[in-house]
Amino acid sequence: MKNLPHKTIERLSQYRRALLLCHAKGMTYIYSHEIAKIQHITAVQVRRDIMLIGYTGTLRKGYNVKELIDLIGQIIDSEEGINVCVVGIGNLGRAITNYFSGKRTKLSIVAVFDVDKGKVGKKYHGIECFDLADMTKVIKEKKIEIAIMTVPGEDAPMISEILVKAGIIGMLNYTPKPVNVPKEVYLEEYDMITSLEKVAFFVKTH
Amino acid sequence: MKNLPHKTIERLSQYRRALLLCHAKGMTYIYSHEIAKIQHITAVQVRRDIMLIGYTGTLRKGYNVKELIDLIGQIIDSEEGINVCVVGIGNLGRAITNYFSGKRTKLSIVAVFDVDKGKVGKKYHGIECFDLADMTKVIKEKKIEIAIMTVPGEDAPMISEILVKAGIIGMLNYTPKPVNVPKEVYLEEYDMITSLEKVAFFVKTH
DNA sequence: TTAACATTGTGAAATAATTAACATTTTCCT
DNA sequence: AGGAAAATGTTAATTATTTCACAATGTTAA
Repeated sequence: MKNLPHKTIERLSQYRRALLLCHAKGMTYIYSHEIAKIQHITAVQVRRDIMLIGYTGTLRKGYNVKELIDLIGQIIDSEEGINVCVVGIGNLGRAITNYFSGKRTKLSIVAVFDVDKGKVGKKYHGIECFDLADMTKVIKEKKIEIAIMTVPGEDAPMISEILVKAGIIGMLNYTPKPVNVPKEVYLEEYDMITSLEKVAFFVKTH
Repeated sequence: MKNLPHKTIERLSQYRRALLLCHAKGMTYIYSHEIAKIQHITAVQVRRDIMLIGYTGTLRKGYNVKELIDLIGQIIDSEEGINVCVVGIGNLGRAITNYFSGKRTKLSIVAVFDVDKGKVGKKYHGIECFDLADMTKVIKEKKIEIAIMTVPGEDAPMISEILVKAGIIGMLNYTPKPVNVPKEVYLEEYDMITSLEKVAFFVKTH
């Protein structure tokens, strides 16, 4: 199940979330066009994605919600679970920590870091805040593999370097500043200003 | 300058941000491979994007930083500026409002909304918080065209409906719940959990 | 002056992602 | 029983995006 397209992976994650809601509501089967409607994409795309992961629905009944949830889990989750940290516990860091608290996912935020001594030692949604200076040590102790950076842009390059040296293998960069990491580290960057400017552009051109 | 690819628009926004930093540092010319390095993409891609907007660099000197900044502005900004609102002033809403305060952009956040009466009337980074119940009125009065949704997922569909009726033409949905809007409204959705799950997946498969 | 080099600009090729088209199968209705 | 309708699964076509390859042309150095 190696060569799934990036876009398919993103959609699978979204399908699962939608399916979990459906499951909670007691639905047992769902049609491709129903999933498509929720995600505002086409039913063909849904079927193709599901085909790629090797699942087969029932003709005229659709897909078994529970089975599909479990299969997507097998594909995208890692069996043992992965430990994650949030670096920078400002508004965005708190929003993310919040988002994850109480989620049934294989991804656990197990530490947050900040330079602000006033924050160190406090808990954020049940997760302890450590001093940025101890980051390397804590990452190793807690076997953290993924870092989410929510620090001010100007600090991003320096912090990303520390994270890489500490052994992080995946990074999600929410600062407005692109960072460089060695190719063994998987990096995903997202910048809100870009998204907003994009919306503004496409609004303008209808 | 209509048919620019979506991806090109995103990159232009990012180039501009990088260029503004370079300009602030006093650089007057920049090579395609320097821009590429910052964004960790290829130099060809940079040149092609710049080609698409019709700008021409100087051989052996590269691109004039100031001219390129201005041209990108002409392409992606709208001349008059666009008013934006943030709906839901929790951690994420505050992070975004914060991000934008004091930026030189043509996009201005001119109102934030929340249901919480304790927040209504207060200012967030200089922007007044209005009652969600008055949203339609305020959007019309302040000629707001784009909305950023940072409310809890379960409220998203209802609020998006109100926004559309109030005349919003662009929407950025940061809730984990996909919403449906008529096709005249440009919608961009982003979900942090999906991004993190994607990182986790690609970390696993090296 | 001339050769080597570095850089842009771009058509063409390659790759990635989406959509169309349709065969197949089950269910439902008459 | 038989035909119409509604789904899935999948190949092929299309569209979007990226990369390759290289011509053109200033610049530098010998």
